[in-house]
Amino acid sequence: MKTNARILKDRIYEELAITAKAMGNPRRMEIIDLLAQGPFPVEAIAKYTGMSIANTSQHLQVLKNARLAEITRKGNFIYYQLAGQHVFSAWSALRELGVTYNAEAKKLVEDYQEQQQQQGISAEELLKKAKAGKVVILDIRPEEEYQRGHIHRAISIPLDELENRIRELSKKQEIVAYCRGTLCMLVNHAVELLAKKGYKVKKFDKGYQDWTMKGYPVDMASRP
Amino acid sequence: MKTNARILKDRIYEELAITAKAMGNPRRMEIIDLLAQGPFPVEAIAKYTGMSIANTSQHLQVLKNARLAEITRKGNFIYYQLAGQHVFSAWSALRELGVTYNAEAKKLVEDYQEQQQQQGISAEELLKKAKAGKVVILDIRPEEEYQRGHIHRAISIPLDELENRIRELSKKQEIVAYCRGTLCMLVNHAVELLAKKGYKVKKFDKGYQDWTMKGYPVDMASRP
DNA sequence: TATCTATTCAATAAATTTATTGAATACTTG
DNA sequence: CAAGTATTCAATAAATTTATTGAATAGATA
Repeated sequence: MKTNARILKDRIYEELAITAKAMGNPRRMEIIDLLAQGPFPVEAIAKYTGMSIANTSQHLQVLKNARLAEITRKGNFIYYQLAGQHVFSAWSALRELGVTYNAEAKKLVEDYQEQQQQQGISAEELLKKAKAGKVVILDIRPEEEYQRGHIHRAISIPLDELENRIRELSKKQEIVAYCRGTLCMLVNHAVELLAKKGYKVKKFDKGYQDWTMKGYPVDMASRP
Repeated sequence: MKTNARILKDRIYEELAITAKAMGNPRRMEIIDLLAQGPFPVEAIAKYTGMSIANTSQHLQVLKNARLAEITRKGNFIYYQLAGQHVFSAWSALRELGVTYNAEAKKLVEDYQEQQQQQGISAEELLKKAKAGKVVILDIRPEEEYQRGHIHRAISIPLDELENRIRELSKKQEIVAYCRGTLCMLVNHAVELLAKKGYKVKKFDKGYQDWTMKGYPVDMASRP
């Protein structure tokens, strides 16, 4: 026999668990990781994560129902994005926790970085190269994000267009690619693609977040 | 056919999801909520949450394996506690997220508070009453926590001993009970018990965390 | 050492979650 | 309005998670 208070408590914790439950799945973790870089349509998310469209859609429903993600339509596509800064910070906290306490996870992330064999570059190095004018800075976030603000003089080729627009880049010049921030698995994809095709490319893996935090020069939309 | 990078990624996200998954269950949410107030033995957790001992133990194993909780032995008992401050903050972020975005959860928490019909008191009010010496301040956290530091002049009766030691309190004096912090469901239990027995009791529901944050007077162990 | 007791383990059934398939929707664009 | 396409839904089987039961274990106490 349950007391009134117990029933109410059960329901409270059930509701609270919905949020955590929605994050507690490897596929959805990766989706959130991706969405932390900007809005993407279902198809792109499916391709990136290697899941079927239907499966991806179902996972996205879960995130949407838990109020972690929301949608905006654009032409024929539905773009998914994180519901707000709170989501990003909760997810960061969880991720941080995972990497801090879970030695296995930590090692795997390091292995991955190593396997990619990609040279990272610090914000300071990038700033120096940029000032010397010896580098093409490539913003691989969705166009819209780029419009809102980007590293000074960066050019925009969103990741999903990179393959088609790769000829806009020169193989002679050094390229530094960046995306939003954190551990940014996304920029690895861009760098991998470019390196394979013979471009001289490095990644600025700390991303736009770190850049703005340091107060380094950016170009912003006049009316934000 | 999966690429090497995909396999590695899958494993990374699987590891990262373990943490979130461990939190993504109503029962474990409540356990963490309780452990956020201090260390407790299995039996006490089972009683508080209304679960069987075996079931409680299994949930605790999950938390322990996910590195969210750790144990210390004491006599015949095994005390469970949160693994560190990181766990508390990740859990707070999740909880915050749940209450912020989930209207249903928000309403339920408010309902619960209301149903309890307990008068809350602010840190400022408590300070004023304490200065006037007209109140008994009751710390219901585990003894150890109390030893480490407590509100100035508070007395210690841990929740699990309250029923047996209730006679140490006077029905004539006003009592204000407190525990660690946040939404602190725990203090509600103490207040409920005392009110039922006819004591003049209120709760300081912001808890010790809020108190110290405001720099109000505390008594601390000389060698912390 | 033997006994006691708090906790864990193991087995199982019920419930939930996940991936897959193929069909159904809903929105755009012509 | 029709055709096209991105996304969602529905049904199902496989996998995982949960609660329950009763037995096993490990550490403390006598």
